[in-house]
Amino acid sequence: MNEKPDTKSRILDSAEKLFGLNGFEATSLRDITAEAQVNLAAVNYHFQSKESLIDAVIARRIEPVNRRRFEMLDAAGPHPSLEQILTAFVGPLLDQDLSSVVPLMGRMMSDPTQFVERVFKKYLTPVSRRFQEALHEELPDLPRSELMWRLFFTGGAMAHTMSWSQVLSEVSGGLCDVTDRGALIERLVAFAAAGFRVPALEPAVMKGKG
Amino acid sequence: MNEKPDTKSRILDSAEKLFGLNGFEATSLRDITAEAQVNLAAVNYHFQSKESLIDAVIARRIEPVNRRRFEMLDAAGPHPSLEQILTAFVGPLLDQDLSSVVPLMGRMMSDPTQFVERVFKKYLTPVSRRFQEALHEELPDLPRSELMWRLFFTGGAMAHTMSWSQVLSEVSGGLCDVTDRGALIERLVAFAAAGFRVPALEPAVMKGKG
DNA sequence: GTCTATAGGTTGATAGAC
DNA sequence: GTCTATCAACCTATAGAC
Repeated sequence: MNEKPDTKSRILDSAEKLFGLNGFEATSLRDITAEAQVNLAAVNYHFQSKESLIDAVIARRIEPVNRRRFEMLDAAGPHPSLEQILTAFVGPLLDQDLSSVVPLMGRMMSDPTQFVERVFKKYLTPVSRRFQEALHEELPDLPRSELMWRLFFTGGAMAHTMSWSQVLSEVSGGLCDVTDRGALIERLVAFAAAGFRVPALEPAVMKGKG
Repeated sequence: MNEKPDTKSRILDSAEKLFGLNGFEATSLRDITAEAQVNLAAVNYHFQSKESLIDAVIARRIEPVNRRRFEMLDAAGPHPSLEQILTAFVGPLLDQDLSSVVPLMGRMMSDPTQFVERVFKKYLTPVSRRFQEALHEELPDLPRSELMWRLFFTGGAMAHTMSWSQVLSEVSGGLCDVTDRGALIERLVAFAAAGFRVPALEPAVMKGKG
């Protein structure tokens, strides 16, 4: 029963777990090789550097997520509802049973200065473009900047939930249960969809007393 | 005209800037003392350790923010509107002209495992409690867990915006302008308020096809 | 309070035997 | 492919002169 995967996979698994738990900078290669019960030099043999290892850890998880996003959006037909679009956007990321993937992705999305060049321009740009198009078709009256802001807010709520998933139950006094991922996705989609349906703000109107 | 503040303030200012720019772990004390044009040993004289310095940098900015949050909530009277409550929650954090404060706070909120013990239980618990009460009075039919989740989503959208503020204009192709903070706050409050007003999800009802 | 000098430890990466 | 041993660079923190 396949007790010992190969060294390369063991390194990826341990790195994913520790990066998600403690962050990328705070996790040393020695921490990783100790957890993986693998020799230190194996990291630089299979991957060239810590930076490349980080990229490999992220790529392994983000590629299937993006694939599922497009699949779900396609499966919703030519005129998907707002809820279907948003579910295709947040669902594949949040609906993962591998507990270490979610915090890892949260760490990644919360550190833009480190990843915007190496990761986001490669993996997130096509996703953002495609989902902006779908949203624009469903909400044609919403200005593009407003649409972009709201997609960003939605991504923020999602990223924050992923970053905090390990401690959320504790800090919420048990009110927030992260383990029921189906309910979580429905909650977030309902919240975001309502925000998207707000008519665009008109600056002149807002000047009245708050 | 007060060209050179004292060493202690210079360290705090430089630390705030570099922590926000590159993160806490990635910023060394040497980076900070070089930026501040101050001797390395001065850090351990004025603060005892890097960890204490981080706490001091955060405390200096979060305390006035929390004070303003309570002031704004009090100023809204005994029955504040949902928009007034949310503005009091997100406004004081986002409405800061010091450009380094916003990314710093974003970094802090995005690293729960590091700060949940040292920072959040001290500074965020009373805020969370007070705003939960206010929200519950305004939305008495919303279950507490649902309310907590939505407050969390709102905080996530806010934290994400702060973390990304330095690169958001670039990655959005110029669509998102972070400099107009008044408009940003209105946008986020409108988005979140709509999400809060969604009736509580009833699990049984959701089982129909999406 | 501010400096120099340095202790003491950890890091990422590599050379070379097997 | 996997190991041991090690390097050079960097880190935080401190002792002690001024």
